[in-house]
Amino acid sequence: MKAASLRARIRAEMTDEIKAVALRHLATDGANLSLRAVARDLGMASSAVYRYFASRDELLTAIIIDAYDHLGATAEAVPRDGSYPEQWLAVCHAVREWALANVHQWALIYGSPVPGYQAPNDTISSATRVVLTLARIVQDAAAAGQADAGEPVTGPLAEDLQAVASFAGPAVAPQLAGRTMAGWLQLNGAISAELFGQLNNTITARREFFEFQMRGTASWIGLSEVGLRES
Amino acid sequence: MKAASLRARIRAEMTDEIKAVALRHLATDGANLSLRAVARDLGMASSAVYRYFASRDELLTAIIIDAYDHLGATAEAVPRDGSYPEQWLAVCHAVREWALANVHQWALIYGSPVPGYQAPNDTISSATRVVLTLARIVQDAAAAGQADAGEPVTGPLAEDLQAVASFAGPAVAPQLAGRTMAGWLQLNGAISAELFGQLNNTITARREFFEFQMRGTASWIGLSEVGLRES
DNA sequence: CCATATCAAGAGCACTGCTCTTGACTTTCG
DNA sequence: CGAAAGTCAAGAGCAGTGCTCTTGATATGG
Repeated sequence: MKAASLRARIRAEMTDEIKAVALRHLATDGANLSLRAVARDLGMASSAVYRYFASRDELLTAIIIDAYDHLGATAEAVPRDGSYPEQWLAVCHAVREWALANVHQWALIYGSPVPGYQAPNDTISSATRVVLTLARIVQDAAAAGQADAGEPVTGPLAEDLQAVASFAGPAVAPQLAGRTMAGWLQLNGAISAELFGQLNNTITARREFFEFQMRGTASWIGLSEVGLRES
Repeated sequence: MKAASLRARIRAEMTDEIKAVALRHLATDGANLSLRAVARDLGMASSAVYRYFASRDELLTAIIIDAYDHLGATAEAVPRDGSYPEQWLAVCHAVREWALANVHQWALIYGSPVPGYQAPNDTISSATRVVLTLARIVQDAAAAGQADAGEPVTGPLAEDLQAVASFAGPAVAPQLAGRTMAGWLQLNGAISAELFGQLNNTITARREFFEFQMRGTASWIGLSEVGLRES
């Protein structure tokens, strides 16, 4: 057992090392990651890397899952102090700062999908951690009667939002789930726009503009400014 | 003159043909466009293509500019009927439908930037056509006293928004310019999210959800529901 | 008419992802 | 303990890529 786990441990270390070097390459060279280049950096033959990742896409998938989890953990670690809009803003800023610090990983998970890549099911649980963090705030606010998302929705969208609401929690009405989901997309869009150069030559006060947007989102969702004490 | 313009015309035709084939390849193979494959499809040597585009990036740049102009023209061609929120929604839907019909071109201009690519100045005039179309609606609404964007902004962001407002028109206050800009980013984010798979396994009524979002955006900008006659 | 500019084609370089084979090493089991 | 089986690293090799350079053909303009 010990011996077997030893080899497994070496393998795990090697896998992590490859991912680490790949991340470094990703940070400098951008999205076109070269498997041969990381192998060269590791001092081994390119064919040896294929024992750990069956293809370049598989390496990218591993990095993507790590990025989802890293970002998700960052969002979940935000302390929940102050009013609900303040909590919302705190998570938004945490997500933005993670994105600013990990531009290429953000581009990998939320930018244009890489051509041949198909997201395996392993990613979806990691991918939903941020939006679930946001949903938890809205759920608590709604349970406290401090989230008002306006008129109910009708039509075919109502069913979709009903399903989404069931994930968010019992206090979340479909229209509130819809606005929460849309709010997450607005957060996502605001960050992507900033990162992908949409604000160049236009907005210099990036953080202020981002907060300007997210305040609007929070008020649209209907989060009210009443404070909250923890315990 | 005739002879010279003949060769110039042939060159222009050849350039267009290369772009057309490249667009076809882009639609099928995705973002990793192969110059050699395009040359093969055209029945000529790959080196010959370099007489028309100095590099693959230059070909991509040409396609990007065309995409910006195509999308911009689509947005500008939307008839301006009905109330201001209706006009806003009409442009939003037109942009979305263009994006759905030209996924890869949308990804090229609004997705993660391609690694070595730097946007030349030629693109910025074409790139701003959509947001200027939106700004024109807001400007007209504001001039008619039918756009209320809430409290003025303060701090360093105010200067940025003042400059943005000067592009939008005299009736647009800085905070209104900010919300218009943010509204454009929300439109952009909503479309990118739909196209890039963020809505998979969640929202099936895509068009309805999009309209749900853009109605929220329009109301946040403060566009009022009063109708408008075009004389 | 002839010098000049433009063009298409091919060879070639360095790089990529990926496969296959070979040889060394480790684990497992009879 | 020793042989069989599994795991691993390395190298060669294939097909593809962007891009450069050279060569020869063609068209343009003085």
